[in-house]
Amino acid sequence: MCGGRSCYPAEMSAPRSTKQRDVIARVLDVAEGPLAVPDILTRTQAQVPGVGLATVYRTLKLLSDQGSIHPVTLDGETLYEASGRGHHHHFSCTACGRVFTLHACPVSIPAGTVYPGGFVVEAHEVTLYGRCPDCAARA
Amino acid sequence: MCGGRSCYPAEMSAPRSTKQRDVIARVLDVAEGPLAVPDILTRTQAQVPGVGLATVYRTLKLLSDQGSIHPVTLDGETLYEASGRGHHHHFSCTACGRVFTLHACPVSIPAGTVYPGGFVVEAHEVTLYGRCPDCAARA
DNA sequence: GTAGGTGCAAAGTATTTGCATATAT
DNA sequence: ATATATGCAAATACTTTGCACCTAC
Repeated sequence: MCGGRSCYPAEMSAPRSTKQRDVIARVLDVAEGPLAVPDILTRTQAQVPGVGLATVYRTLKLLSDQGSIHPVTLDGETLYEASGRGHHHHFSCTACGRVFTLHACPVSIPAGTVYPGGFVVEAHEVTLYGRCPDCAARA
Repeated sequence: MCGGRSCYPAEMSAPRSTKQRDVIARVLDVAEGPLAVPDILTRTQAQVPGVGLATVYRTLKLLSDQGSIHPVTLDGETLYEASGRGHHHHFSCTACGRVFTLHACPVSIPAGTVYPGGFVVEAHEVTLYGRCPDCAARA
């Protein structure tokens, strides 16, 4: 129907699979939480020595457009994480600065809920701040 | 006790009161929600024609250090809002892009609550996404 | 073989800083 | 009078883009 091996909209071809892309995608897949760009670059370079920063940015944009990852902004820092991990939120440790993924959700707001003033809620995002297990134990 | 008109730590003097600072502080005080820097500049220029962008940034930093305002990062954009408005959250309209302050809080997490995994929660931040009253009415 | 991808370096944004002038105290 | 603040322009930091070479298909 579309001529190629998989169907992409007319005049558009499927992105090619390259070592750089595969590694960057996997780095995010196995990450313990959302990662910053320099961190992604470092982890990628461990497996693909010469990768350039531009490729990381280009790939992050590509993966974001595809929907397989998405950016999270936390305290002014832009982090990226793999999508499709289900509904979750983030915990930012005020002691060590690391960000963790939490699958517990402290909020229950069905889509369509109307807030005082007439705000129709479609989605929510929660960030918790405090001490991560390591830092809490160390305190 | 400290020699000056107000007490500041030794070797530090009180910031001076200037037209620029007063106006920038007031702009944030009367704002309907957190504002982006270009927006702050525009609103300030309406009252102090020649203000420079650098002064806006310097003043935002000063006010932040003083604690009278604080930055909020929302979808990669850095916004500033006056502090001391009590516990509140933000609503970001997915249609018009405006950000509003909401005083309703959908979360109840007493400080010290421990989340699964051992995360000790000290604070939380919530952002709701959806249609603002204007856009909901227009839909 | 060819379209698409990569690395490098140059170009854009956003924010910060240096310096001469202006201003609050 | 003098230290501090301002405005402009240069400097920084982060991200995007142009281009010649390389690689997946």
